[in-house]
Amino acid sequence: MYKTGDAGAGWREARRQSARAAIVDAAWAAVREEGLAALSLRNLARRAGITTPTVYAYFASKNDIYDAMFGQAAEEFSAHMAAPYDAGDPREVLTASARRFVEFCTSDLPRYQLLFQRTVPGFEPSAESFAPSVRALAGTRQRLADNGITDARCLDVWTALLAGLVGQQISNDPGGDRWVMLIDDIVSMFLAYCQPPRRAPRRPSRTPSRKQGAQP
Amino acid sequence: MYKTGDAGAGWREARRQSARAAIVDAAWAAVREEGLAALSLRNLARRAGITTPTVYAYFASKNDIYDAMFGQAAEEFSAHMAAPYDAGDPREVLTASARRFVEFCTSDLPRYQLLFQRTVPGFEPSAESFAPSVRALAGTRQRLADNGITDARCLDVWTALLAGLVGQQISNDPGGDRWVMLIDDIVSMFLAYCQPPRRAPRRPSRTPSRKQGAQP
DNA sequence: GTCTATATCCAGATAGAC
DNA sequence: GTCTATCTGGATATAGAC
Repeated sequence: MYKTGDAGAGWREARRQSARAAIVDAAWAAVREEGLAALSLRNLARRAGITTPTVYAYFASKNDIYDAMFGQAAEEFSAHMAAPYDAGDPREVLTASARRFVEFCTSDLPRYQLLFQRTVPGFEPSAESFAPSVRALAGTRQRLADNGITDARCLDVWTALLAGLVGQQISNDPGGDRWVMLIDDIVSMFLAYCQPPRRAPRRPSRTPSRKQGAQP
Repeated sequence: MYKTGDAGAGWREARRQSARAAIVDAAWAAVREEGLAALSLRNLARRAGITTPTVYAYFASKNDIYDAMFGQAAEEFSAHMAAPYDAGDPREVLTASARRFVEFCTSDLPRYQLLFQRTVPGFEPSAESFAPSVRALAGTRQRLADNGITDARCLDVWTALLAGLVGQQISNDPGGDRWVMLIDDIVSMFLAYCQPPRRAPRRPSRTPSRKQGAQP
């Protein structure tokens, strides 16, 4: 998006990025008070201590601001999910990742709406801003694989489970933990159904031609 | 909301309700083309063949129109879910209800958003408009009870499952069936985890007070 | 009840001086 | 880059004639 080849004037570019960041911060503050779709450039500019036209010196349009917000949120999401898990057991890691996901979504409603619901009228994130989300999904895939689950359908079931958990929590018990406290149960339910049967220790047992057995 | 005691002028009230219905129909047509939050009274009036001020002869405000839409959608939802199930097996009924729910949600996006997401800025449905949804939830509770499931936590798991299914289907594969086709698996997974162990057949075992027939 | 006309407000975006 | 001033357009809602 921004030129990096202009070696001599790097500091200028840095200042510009800093100003952009300040505007995006003001935008987040605005949507947290007024709602995601209610973002107005006037309000945003007032919060940032500048005037409306100045915003256009840094962003081409309102949707361009949404895109910057989306990119930042996606980066946060990726980092939040990819941070080291201290648990060693793959199942505990999976459970912890579910907790992290729910915590991430419920802790910042406009961020959740921007990232996961498509509630802003004419806005579509650019591929660039979307990239971190793709990385995060790859992490999910890996954590499932670590539990012996590689079937694409099981991945879809898993994402549906988490999406539903978050959606219900936010819609029907905002600020509470009515669905959050179901995480352990839901992981158990999911693994009981999707995880290939454990091999009995010390017994090779050679279950043949389980097509599902392609898992590492 | 509307008076029914005025016996002599019932036809007048009927005409009024008919005119209201026409406006609400035009509103649905509008939101299906422009999006739920983008509903404008100008557009709505033009579609209904009237002018903007005339709308205010039938509705007190824009949110009043949303409320009428919500009430109608909730009525449709309740009727859709409560219609007779030809399957006799409680499990098949439960599965069919899940299909109906997903079909209802995915077949009309603005209706889904209005009913289940709270995406319209200042709008909250009135208790009156909300009532049919409560009835529908009672039906869900009954169908789960018919499968031996009465635990409140299991009900929450069930609603989360369906909500997630619908959400993922709409967000990530609109118009497709990537998550829809997981319904059978999800019911199996859910029942395997939440349903109490089956009693052996041919043993009367006297399960008392089956109340399945309560649905109209 | 329905219209024309209008009030009031706010939106996103731009022109041009400095 | 930042401002003042303004353009253009659309929103909800109301006044008042008929």
